[in-house]
Amino acid sequence: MARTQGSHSDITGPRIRTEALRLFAQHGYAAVSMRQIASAVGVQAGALYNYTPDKQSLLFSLMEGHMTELLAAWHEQEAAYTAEASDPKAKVLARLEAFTRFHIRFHLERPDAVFIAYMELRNLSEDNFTAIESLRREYENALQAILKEGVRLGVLHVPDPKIATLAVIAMLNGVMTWYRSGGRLSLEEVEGIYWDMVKKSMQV
Amino acid sequence: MARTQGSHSDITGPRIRTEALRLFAQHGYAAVSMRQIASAVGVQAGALYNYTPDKQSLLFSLMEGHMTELLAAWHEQEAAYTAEASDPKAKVLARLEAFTRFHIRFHLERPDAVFIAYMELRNLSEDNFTAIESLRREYENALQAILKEGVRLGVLHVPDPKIATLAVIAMLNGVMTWYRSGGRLSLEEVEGIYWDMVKKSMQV
DNA sequence: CTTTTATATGAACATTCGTTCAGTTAGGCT
DNA sequence: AGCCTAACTGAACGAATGTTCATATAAAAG
Repeated sequence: MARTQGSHSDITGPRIRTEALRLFAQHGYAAVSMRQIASAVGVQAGALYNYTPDKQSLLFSLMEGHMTELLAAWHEQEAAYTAEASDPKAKVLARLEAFTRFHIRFHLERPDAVFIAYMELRNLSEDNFTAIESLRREYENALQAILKEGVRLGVLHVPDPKIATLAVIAMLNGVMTWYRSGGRLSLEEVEGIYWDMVKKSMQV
Repeated sequence: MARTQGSHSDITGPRIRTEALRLFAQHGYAAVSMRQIASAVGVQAGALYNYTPDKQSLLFSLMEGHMTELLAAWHEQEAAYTAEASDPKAKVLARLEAFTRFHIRFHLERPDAVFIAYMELRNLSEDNFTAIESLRREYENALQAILKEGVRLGVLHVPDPKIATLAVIAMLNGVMTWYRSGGRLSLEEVEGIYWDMVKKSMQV
């Protein structure tokens, strides 16, 4: 009754997600066929439908999973900074730095998922699009809240918090277009360079 | 012999490009069929092949046209700033501001072309990809040259010019994800907000 | 008017697509 | 041993894909 041990492989489900993620990121959702995914997994196309009702649901599930992970990881990260009480002005700057470094680190660890999450929005059905958009907005609001508190405390100069939020995220996302691990710069250095720019762009 | 006046419409060629651009931007290259493009133009699919050898060439032509326009427009814009001789330190800042405002303005005027130009790179054949990449690098070098001169003159603080170039362009590109003409902010205000952030992010 | 030529049609082509499903396989349970 | 059930195959489905081409059309050229 309960799945104690899979009959054949026991890991086909996860592997489908892994291979689909890779192929969607590489060639785009519309350009990848179910047969390509099945072949990468080492299975026939029909077998995929034991794990997903259809192709669209597979895409949505990957995107939703990524966004959920992102939010969970940030909330965990942020908790550490809000726990320790200290000077509010220093704390909001520390939170902004934490967000900057977290965003870069998290996204560089999952280039394929990130690529898909903002590249394949237009291939989602209307309902699925709304759901993902909502998760994205939740993440943006996390940064925007930091900026607004920084303005309130007088430690940040931000003419328009909404625009600044989007500008910062766009800038940080840019790191994915060029960073390759093992390259000229270490992850730590990259984080530092971007944090320097973010910090200064909002200096009072 | 020479095409004096088109037999039927005389504007089918341009209209194919217009509609293909719109559809590619909206649904993605792979998700748009030649029949959809033809239908949008008001013609049968076979007629498209009087204007393009195949679908791939149509995509490449659109991207190449966009990048060429971009470079030509910037070089014309920059010429105005290099002509008038004045204080070099003030001039390099003026050039940076000009680039920032130009980039925002130019890109907001062609959202579809911009979208395609960096979204459909993976759908280009190898040769076509190389060609577009080269044009893109040429544009990036224009900004990088400004930053390097700014560093040389001591008016800009840029730890890594290559990264800063990509970071600025990524940030400016972000404007396209949210700006809608007729919205809360005018184009002039948007330019100002972004220029403020760019300038400060590189302050000495 | 006749000929030429650019332009468009619409049917046809070989493939490929997402998806379904009856049948096979093989391990777990009683 | 015999049954059960989840996993997978392999063939099949109708629909859609990019592209070709013989044919029709109508305006321009002579």
